[in-house]
Amino acid sequence: MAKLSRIRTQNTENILAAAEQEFVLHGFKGTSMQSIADRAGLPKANIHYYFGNKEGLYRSLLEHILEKWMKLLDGLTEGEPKDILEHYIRSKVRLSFSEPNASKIFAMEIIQGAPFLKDYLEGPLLAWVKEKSDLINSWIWQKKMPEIDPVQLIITIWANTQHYVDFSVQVLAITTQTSYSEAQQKRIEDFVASSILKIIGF
Amino acid sequence: MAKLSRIRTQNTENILAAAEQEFVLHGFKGTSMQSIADRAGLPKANIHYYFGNKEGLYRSLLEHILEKWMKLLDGLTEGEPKDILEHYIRSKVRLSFSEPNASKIFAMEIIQGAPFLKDYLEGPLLAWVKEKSDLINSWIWQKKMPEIDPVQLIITIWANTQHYVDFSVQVLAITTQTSYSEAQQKRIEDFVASSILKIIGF
DNA sequence: GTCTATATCCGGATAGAC
DNA sequence: GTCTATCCGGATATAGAC
Repeated sequence: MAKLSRIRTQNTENILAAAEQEFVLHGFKGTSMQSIADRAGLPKANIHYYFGNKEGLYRSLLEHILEKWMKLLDGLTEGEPKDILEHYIRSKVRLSFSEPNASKIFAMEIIQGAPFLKDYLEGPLLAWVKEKSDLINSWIWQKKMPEIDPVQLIITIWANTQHYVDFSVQVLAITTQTSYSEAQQKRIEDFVASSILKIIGF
Repeated sequence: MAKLSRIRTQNTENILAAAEQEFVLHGFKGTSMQSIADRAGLPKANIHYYFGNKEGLYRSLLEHILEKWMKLLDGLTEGEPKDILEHYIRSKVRLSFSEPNASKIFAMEIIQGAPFLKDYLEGPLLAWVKEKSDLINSWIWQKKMPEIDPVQLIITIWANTQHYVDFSVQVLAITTQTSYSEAQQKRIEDFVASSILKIIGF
């Protein structure tokens, strides 16, 4: 039982990894179960055995992605406003760079109208934004930071932290590069962090 | 002949409009010629008659979109740096709001690796970026504006001007709205423009 | 649990009548 | 130029042997 479930875990991980690659390249409808199976090195029927159908696989993948995202969203409460915000911004840039496919799949979902993630946006995400907005507003009242619309701030952080990864092909093209070096990633992280701190007025 | 070509123009316009809607919702592979035909109110065969095949239709649509984009890119040469940049930022926000589907299709193309637009990114767009970078650098040398990496600046402008439209579902969800009012669009335009001017240090 | 073979359907494309 | 009917490859999904 323990061994079987380890095989099961291993297989589902492999399938999810393969699915991530394919869904990024071709979108939900454009991706075939066969191509995922080929990439995972398994017969197509096995994927149906594990995930039922294509939608089930895709939903599992999205949940997998959201888990990583939400974990990051939690860890920002302690310390001075400036430090907390800067830490959040830098963490977000680093997470995007370490999980580019996850970031892109999420982005495509949203752009296409969030057919599978509407509930998430209007539920957990909205709740998180409200909570953090209250926190930021309390900092403003306490004169711990300049006045700014908290929701606008959050949107700005998301826009700037995700852009380099989601639109990497465009960014790399206009900087005549083929991939982001470690140094380049650090430079982007610094630029994004300092830009947003300037917007806030720190 | 004149009348026939008017019908032809009318039909191609209808088809492109219908295609834009469908490609936004389902991506290139996920969109069926049948769904486009249904939306345009024509038999499927007519679309093949006008555009040859699915790729031809999609490429025509992309060209259609790029034309609008490039026109905007041209008009920024006259005046003071601050005014020129602010005008560009505001125009870009407005264009995005007026052509949300075009913006989203372009975004999805890039996120998926620009399979159809690689040449555009590495050709005309790169050339434009180089030209504008030189211009911005000359302003900096002349002490007409603070020091900043011109390419980083351009990337920042694109990230912030497009985000509200491309990720509209997310933005609207966390602001508990269903669509952007005129007033809201103006407010976003102001916020984005002032944010970027702050980053530059004007 | 795993894989082969297959049923069923849908999409792109075209032939050919009008 | 327009539309109906059709071909055919490919996709999802499953039945059933192992």
